[in-house]
Amino acid sequence: MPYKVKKVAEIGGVSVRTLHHYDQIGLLIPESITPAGYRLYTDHDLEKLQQILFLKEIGFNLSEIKTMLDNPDFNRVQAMTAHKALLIAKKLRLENIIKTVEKTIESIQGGMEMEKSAMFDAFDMSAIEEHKEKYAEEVKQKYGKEAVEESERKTSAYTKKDWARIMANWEQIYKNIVAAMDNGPSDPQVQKAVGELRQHITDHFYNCTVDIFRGLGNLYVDDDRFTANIDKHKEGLAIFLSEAMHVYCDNQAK
Amino acid sequence: MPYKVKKVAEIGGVSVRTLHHYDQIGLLIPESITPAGYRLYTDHDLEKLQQILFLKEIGFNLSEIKTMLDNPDFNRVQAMTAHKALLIAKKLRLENIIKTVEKTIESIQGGMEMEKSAMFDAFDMSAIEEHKEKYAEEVKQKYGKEAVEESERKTSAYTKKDWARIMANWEQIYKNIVAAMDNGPSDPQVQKAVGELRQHITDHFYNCTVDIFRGLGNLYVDDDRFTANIDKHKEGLAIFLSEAMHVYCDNQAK
DNA sequence: ATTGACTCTAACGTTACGTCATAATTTATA
DNA sequence: TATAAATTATGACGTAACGTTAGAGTCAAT
Repeated sequence: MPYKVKKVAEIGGVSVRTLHHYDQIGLLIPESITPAGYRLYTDHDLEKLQQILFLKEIGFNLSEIKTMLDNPDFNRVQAMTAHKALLIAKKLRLENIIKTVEKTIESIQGGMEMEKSAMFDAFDMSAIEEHKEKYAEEVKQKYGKEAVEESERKTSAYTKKDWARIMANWEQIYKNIVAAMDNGPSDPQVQKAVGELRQHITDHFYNCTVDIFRGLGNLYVDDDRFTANIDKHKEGLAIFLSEAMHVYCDNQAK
Repeated sequence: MPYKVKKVAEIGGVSVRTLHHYDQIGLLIPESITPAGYRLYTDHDLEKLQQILFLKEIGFNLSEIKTMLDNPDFNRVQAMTAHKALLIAKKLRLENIIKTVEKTIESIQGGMEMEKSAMFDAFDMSAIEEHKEKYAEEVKQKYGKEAVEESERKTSAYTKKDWARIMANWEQIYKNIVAAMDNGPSDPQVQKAVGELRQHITDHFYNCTVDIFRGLGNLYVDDDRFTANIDKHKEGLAIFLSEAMHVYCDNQAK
């Protein structure tokens, strides 16, 4: 009762490609091959696969695993002990990094309080709960559920992917504005994009009222950091955008 | 006072290749280029490099760093918070793995006691302190000194590299024996290699007395795991080696 | 003008597979 | 049984962040 790749892949919870790879590097060579070249695995091969997956799970790389499985002489206790030392070192390093990140967060927040505008704070009062479940799902798959449950209790935020998407949207809005820039700040296309910008901010950060939006428009020309960033998309965009935002806000006020 | 690559590399503690790479992916583009194509960095570039290295240190990848530095709008607090959650998840996963490794060590040791031979135990009573400093040095470079000092207190063992070397030596000895196999177990070349085998074990594992060595020879044919492993080098090597070891021990006893 | 130190680009190597693309084979259906 | 559908095979490129040659041009000093 030999198994073919797909069966083995299902049982082991790995991909067929993985089995091909393990065959290629000589880590798990099927006990026989059909005339047509199909790989046939035995129960013994399955057991070996389990061992491989276990060792991989606890952090050994494939060549280390190969060495261990190829040499029964190999001293597993020593290998495990050495490996454990590495893991502990990694863990301690992570702990230090976490502390650093915490300090960094504090210093950014501290710095922001010293900054001039409440606008910056607004960025941080954003609704971070929204995508929480999605985020949790991702991390759970990567690091196991206990890890996530624990970390859920300690912190929460957007996924990095969420962030990438949000920033990409933002970029797109800017591009749309640049595309219609020659038509002037009052141009319908420009005004539409400006409306989208406000909506984008409302969707992802905080309730962007007309007043706040107007203030943001001022910031785009008053704060060098904003100006420099926006002008990267197009020279003079910051000023143009600021004007367009004022036009927009005036229209909304009516 | 512009700096050329080497200078920047020295100041930043990175390689020239790294700077080339950062230039390539648009992460750190030197402010100017000479007619000959030489990269010229300013003090401002140096500052940016420091930021990059900091963010890298705390675990962001280069594309994330690029996004953060390209967008002053980017909400660093949220990014850091999201990142922190990841780090915590990783840490917890590591802690679980460490526990698993500990359990595995115990179960191996427990299992060994139930095994038939004290010979296996001997493999574990080896002198593990020997290469400690070298090992510590490596890990220290990778994970920082505090981490190592902590882990030093908790465990110690051979480096993985040490292990690879030791196993490679072992393989070589086997090969030498296989090469002279046709001359019979008493052949001087074979006997020389057998002596090296004993020395190798003494050097790296435990004081391999003649009696123990003789017992090991028996094990090579009595224990299937050993037999199968040794025969992988050459069909019949286990039996041959066992005989050769007996010849060797008889000669030593004289 | 030559040497040595420095610089450049180009391109392969690393880890553990994912992801096509193309072709052959086996199994299931009509 | 002929054809379709499922499965399998072998390449070969892509990923992250550079390390490492390799071959060639540039700059400063002798």
